[in-house]
Amino acid sequence: MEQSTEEKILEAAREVFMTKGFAAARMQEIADRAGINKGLLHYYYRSKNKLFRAVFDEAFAKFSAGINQVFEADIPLFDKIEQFVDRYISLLMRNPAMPAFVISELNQKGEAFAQELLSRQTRPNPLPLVMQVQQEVTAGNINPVNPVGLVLNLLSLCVFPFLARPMFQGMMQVSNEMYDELMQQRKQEVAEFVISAIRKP
Amino acid sequence: MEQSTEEKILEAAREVFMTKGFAAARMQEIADRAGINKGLLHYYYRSKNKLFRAVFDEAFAKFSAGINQVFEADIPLFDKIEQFVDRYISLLMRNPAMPAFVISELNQKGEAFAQELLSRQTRPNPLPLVMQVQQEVTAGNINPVNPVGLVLNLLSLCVFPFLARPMFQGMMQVSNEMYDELMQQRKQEVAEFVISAIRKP
DNA sequence: GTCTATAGGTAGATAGAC
DNA sequence: GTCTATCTACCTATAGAC
Repeated sequence: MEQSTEEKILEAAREVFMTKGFAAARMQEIADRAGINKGLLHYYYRSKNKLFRAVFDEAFAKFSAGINQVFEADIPLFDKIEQFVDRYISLLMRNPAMPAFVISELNQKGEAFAQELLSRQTRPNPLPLVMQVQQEVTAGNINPVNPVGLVLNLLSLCVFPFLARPMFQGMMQVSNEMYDELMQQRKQEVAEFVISAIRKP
Repeated sequence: MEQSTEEKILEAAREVFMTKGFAAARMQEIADRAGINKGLLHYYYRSKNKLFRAVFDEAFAKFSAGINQVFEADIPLFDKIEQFVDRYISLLMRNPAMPAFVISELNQKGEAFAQELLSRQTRPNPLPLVMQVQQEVTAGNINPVNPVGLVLNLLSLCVFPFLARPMFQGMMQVSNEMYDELMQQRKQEVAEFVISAIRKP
């Protein structure tokens, strides 16, 4: 299969930027991985910054779309929680380096960068889920919880294990294969955990 | 109060390394913040790497000590969960940039770095808590849960909000003061959340 | 201990041949 | 479009005066 030069560059840039971060990434390494030279990088993407933005914006859009897809579905709350956990952890298992990448850069690039990203059309929007939780609480169907807090809990439980992977793997002496298996298990465990926390006795 | 040059350097280095990360940090900026010149930095800490390690190791030790202090306490499980959440979120509120710093560098520096850190005397050791959970499960005092998973959940719920702060604040349109207030509330909410998830009906 | 000046190396970006 | 060669800027680290 034929892969265009532009696509080869993007793929190489994804690997390097995601593992090293913007500041530590080297244009030379990206060129090497793509099997071309530095000059050509600048021919397609005029600067390191432009190339970075191409990679980052793509990752951020993927990240956002994955969230919203489930957040906006019109299904009962417990089903939505199950679906969200299952699909989001699956997405993260296919892109394990993405969360650390997005979080690191957002923390380092400062507020203006975050502000600009979140003023886009494709951005994470948890509001539908927050409102659904609010309704269930006032209807008395689930335990009284802070709806925003619950959404934050849900995200925490799904994403954090991928952020803390090196730390946690070292702490618990877990191999790579075992970690993947653990994440697979978590799909069910996390959903059960959250639901049993808010289900009325 | 008199602050030694060495301490001025460390304080400046903490700020710069924690907000920018190792690769983007500049020795010039650290010198400026400390009110000295670059040459003096190298007089006290021979290289950028050495200075970085001084800052990172300190943060990592603080991070670890905060965890272990509660993990090892000899008190009932529910009390331990409450204490852990309260004290750990308090620690993080005093050092909000620490988690992103530690996580980012651990992800970027590669496995060898993580391995070296976790072979130290002062390192996070959740095993006592894991075993305590295991005992409560087999004794039938709480719902059957994966003990390692539960500890991971606990850490996730405490730490993630500090990692995702820029993202979450933007998503939810939350001001700085409101975010602090939200974290304050979470101390209680998270403990309640976890306990009601594992408490027998 | 603290400073200034500079060496030495590297990275992003450009110029120009093919 | 793709390459080689080079420019320019910056950054870490060192040398040496005070």
